[in-house]
Amino acid sequence: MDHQSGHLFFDPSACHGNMLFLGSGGDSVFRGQRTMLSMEDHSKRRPFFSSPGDFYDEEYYDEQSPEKKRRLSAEQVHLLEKSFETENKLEPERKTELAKKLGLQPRQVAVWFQNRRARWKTKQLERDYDVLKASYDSLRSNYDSVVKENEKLKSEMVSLTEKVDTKETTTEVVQISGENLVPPAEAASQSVNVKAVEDRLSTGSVGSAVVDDDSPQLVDSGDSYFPAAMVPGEAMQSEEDDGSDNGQGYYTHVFAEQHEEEGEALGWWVWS
DNA sequence: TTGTGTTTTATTGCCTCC
DNA sequence: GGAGGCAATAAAACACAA
Repeated sequence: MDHQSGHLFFDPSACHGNMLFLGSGGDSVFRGQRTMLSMEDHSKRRPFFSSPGDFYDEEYYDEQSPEKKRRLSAEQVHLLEKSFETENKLEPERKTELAKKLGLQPRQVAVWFQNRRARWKTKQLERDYDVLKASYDSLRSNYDSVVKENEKLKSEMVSLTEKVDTKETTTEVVQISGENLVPPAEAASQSVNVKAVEDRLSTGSVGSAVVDDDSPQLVDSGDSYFPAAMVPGEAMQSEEDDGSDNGQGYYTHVFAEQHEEEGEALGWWVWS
């Protein structure tokens, strides 16, 4: 038994089709192909599987017992893979042609394609999962940054408020003592500004905030607090100009791009 | 060598399409 | 109703650690 090569039958000239035994019962087993083998063919063809009573070439099989599954040779798999890359569905003509070329039964070629499609689908699911996970991780990381930034701003606000309160007390003391170092109007203005920012931060309201020109510039193209570099929806926003996407656009976009690339690479994939 | 996990080949049954 | 696709599954072949 040749386990390494394990591919005793790949010799198109010597084995035109090699499966007489395709199992029994079932509505999809033969699908008309069994009838393709005439009695005449049986006498010429090397069986791939051979049921106990069937003819098979002892020389060909050596000591290999019949009814054993055998793997396709590297060359056969290579050709099948190439064909699969071109087109993952198999039209009858191509199936027949491939089968001839490889010295296999058309049914074997069809089965190989079917299994290959299943494998591809599994891989694709894994890839999709990876893409989704990467997106999630990225969004999560952005979110964490924003939460941190928010905390930082809040604590800055607290210290600023404390400073202002101290200043107001000092001003009052100075006014009382007759030395007006800060004009009352300006002092009032500072107080209002700080309070406004405080309100804004604590309530999350963005519409009416009045922030000093010197304050950290936040991206506020409408209603977002995200600094430009960390706006998670930057990619999403661009494609939902009409705002009708309900946040699904990003993933659709990511997948569309990914599948487009893969579709191009493989030349046949149709994302449904 | 052997036990075990993974991959590949093949079957079965159901579904859809023409 | 037949042909072909797919999901689930069986089983042989293979890989590999102990």
